[in-house]
Amino acid sequence: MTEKKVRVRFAPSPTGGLHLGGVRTVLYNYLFAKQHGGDFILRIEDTDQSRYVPGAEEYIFETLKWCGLEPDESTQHGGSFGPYRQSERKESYRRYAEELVAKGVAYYAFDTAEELDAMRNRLRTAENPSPQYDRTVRTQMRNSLTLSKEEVESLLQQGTAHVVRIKMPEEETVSFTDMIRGEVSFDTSVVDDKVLLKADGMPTYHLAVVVDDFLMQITHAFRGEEWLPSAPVHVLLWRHLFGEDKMPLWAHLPLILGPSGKLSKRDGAKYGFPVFAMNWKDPKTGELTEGFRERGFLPEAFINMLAVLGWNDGTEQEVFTKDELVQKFSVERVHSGGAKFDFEKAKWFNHEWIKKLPATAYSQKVKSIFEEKGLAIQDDAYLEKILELVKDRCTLLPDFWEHSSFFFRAPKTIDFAPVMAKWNSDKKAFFTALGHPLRSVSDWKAATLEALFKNLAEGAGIKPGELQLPMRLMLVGGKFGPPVFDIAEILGKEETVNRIEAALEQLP
RNA sequence: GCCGCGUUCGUCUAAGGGCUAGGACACCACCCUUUCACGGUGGUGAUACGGGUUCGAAUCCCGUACGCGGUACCA
Repeated sequence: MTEKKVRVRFAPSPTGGLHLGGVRTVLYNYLFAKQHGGDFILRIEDTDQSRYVPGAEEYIFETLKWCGLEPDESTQHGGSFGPYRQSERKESYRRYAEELVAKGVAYYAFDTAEELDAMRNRLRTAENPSPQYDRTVRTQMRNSLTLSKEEVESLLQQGTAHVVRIKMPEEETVSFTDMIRGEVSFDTSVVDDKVLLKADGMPTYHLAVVVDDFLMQITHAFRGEEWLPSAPVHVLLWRHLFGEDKMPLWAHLPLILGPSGKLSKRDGAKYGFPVFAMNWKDPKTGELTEGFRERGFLPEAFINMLAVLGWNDGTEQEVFTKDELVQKFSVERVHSGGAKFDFEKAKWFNHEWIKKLPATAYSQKVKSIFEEKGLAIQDDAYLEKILELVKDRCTLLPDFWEHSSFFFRAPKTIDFAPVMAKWNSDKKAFFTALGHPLRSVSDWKAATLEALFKNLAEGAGIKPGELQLPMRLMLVGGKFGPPVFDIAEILGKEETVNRIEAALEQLP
């Protein structure tokens, strides 16, 4: 049995940032391709020139790079099925549109935008709020179905602006098998005559996706559920152009929902969570949409979270590496219902990955966060040792600041409130006297310090526990952080003693 | 309106004729820790509704409701 090599594609239009759903589509494409030893292609769908946004294409590539989901073929990676940007393939679509007209399954339409508006206004009723250009309406419009052959010839000769529309069959059931939903059917009488080729000579998505998937030999096509209603158009185009048997296997992915409906940028701003993979600044409006990367997510956690939003491997495992996902992913196990995005769970995944990965995996990112806050890090090894010690307490990368900046700078202000109620002269005396024995410790290790501290406390007749919290406050400034003697060990003898002495001056 | 796709704890989901409906996030309690976490134990909490089919239904069929998507010379 000879299997065709698996080839999948992700085909975004460069109109802005890439959101969760987009990245998940990329992920599933990637996982499927890699699992089958196939190729993952990135094709830029920029057939609507009016919506083109500068920078969006670069943004997409940077996102894929950050996520570790790099294409095998694209405008940037090359490949032998180019060009990978549809605007550069413009010339190749016209002949397919003409072929469809010649076969009688598509036609020229000369209606202007005004005429279409007029038609919709005329037909719009409460019962039918969105009149379609369908089998009934097409008999009343200016197209090659209603005009005489001579008139059409003449209009074409004069270069009259026109589009090519598909002629949907009167009454026919078009069905296909979706990898996730099984058999899906549509009655062609309720699907409109979609435009295939626009007046500017560019194809619409409908024509372009079919032609390019054929030319690029795509075997499996993943896309969002919002495309399901236009699937019959695509099936028909495949049938007339290349044969339905050549059509890729479709998988319509469930949508990722926000708190109210389809997830949007607005939801992010409103509820305070990122929606895009990385920060995106709209070049026209200047509006900034926050990204998961800048919020402090690890790419490992980001794709893990996305992978299990609508998919599971049938076991109770939830944390997966990319390699495990490549191995275990299966389209059949993708849930068919939409999934509401839960930011709390997303944070949990990040926390898991921060704990799981060695600090070296993200120390450079933390370092730049620190540097932005004005703290220069000289010693990477020292930084990593600290990150390793506090990582259990950090959910997002910026949390490391709160949990470890005190290792680098003595606290500016100390909140003594938690100990003031029980503070007394005996305790003050204990700490005042503590400097000397500490200075003479030769083996500056947490365990040694703890033993010494407890001995001294007992000698002074005070419970060690009563003294640990004040000690912590003096060293870190608040009620948080790793075990206090671990902190002292890392801080070193000089700094530890200095902080105790400085703090004592603020206490009665 | 019409068409399509959906519907199990608040959220993500498991269980595809036989179960005390399982797990995870979140939440609560307790343990560990004289900080905060991590970790551990336990708890609250779901099959939208109505009909069938069947000895038996979350699971199959029909209907209703609800949700989402589509209904552009946008993708």
